[in-house]
Amino acid sequence: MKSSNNNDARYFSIDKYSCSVEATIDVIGGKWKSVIIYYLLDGKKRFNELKRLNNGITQRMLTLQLRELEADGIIHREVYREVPPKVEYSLTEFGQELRPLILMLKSWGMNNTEKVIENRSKYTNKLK
Amino acid sequence: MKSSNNNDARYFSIDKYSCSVEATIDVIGGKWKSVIIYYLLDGKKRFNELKRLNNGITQRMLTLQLRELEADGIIHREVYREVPPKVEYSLTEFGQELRPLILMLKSWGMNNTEKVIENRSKYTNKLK
DNA sequence: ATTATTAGTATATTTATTGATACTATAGCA
DNA sequence: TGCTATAGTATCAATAAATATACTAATAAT
Repeated sequence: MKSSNNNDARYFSIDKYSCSVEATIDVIGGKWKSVIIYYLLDGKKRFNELKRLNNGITQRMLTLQLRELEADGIIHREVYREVPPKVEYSLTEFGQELRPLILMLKSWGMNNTEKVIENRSKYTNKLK
Repeated sequence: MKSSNNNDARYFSIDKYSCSVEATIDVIGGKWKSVIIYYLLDGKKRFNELKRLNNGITQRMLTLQLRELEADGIIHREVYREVPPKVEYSLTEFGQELRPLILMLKSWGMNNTEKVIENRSKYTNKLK
């Protein structure tokens, strides 16, 4: 889940995992990646389209996250040599294999967020 | 995915999500949570047991993550008033609902980590 | 001539996460 | 008497993630 631009560090770190759950989290974890992948499930998107969809993400963060996903082979970056620039991002075949996982993240969230909010507020009150 | 000890902040932040994928990530994301939940899938565990299983986690981090999972209603904390102290952590019924998701994280990692490592090293070489 | 647009990069700064180390209480054991 | 074990807490330092802001090039529209 590093957002460094030192790809060597990422490369050497992934195989030190003791549990493969960690490896998956390294690929889709962090604040933005799984949401970016979610929006790419229904087809290619341009940079600013993704920026609008991921409410509040900065250009810098979006660029960093997209580069990491690209490095991992999850997304493809297609550059059109036009002015103004046009770059399209899409899931690779490998990235498509994340579909069931991302959809499960989505549906768990839809079904259980209310309950989590409720639990958190109870816990907070108990502490008082 | 905050690890602050300001529970109000967590409470107020979760419902600002534009996509429910974000909400799920907030519950199971971060470096340790999903792995902790994974180890709890096969039954209750004591604090130091979890510490040994989560290779390299510090006591402080383990405590913080467990408290957040408890606040969200994912795990139950059972304190035995003994000396030396004994505390057992287990999944709640609500936490059990994460089982399919965690198992999918596990299997995706098992099936695809090799490929990710390969992709990362190719990408790194391409940059040179 | 000015302004808007796109997909970024560069730089600096703030905030969050993670880690290292030392410390606690009390019972049991040698 | 001193050592071990457990489940932490407290404090401080280091690292990583996230944000804010300004900047770029080239064209097309106003």
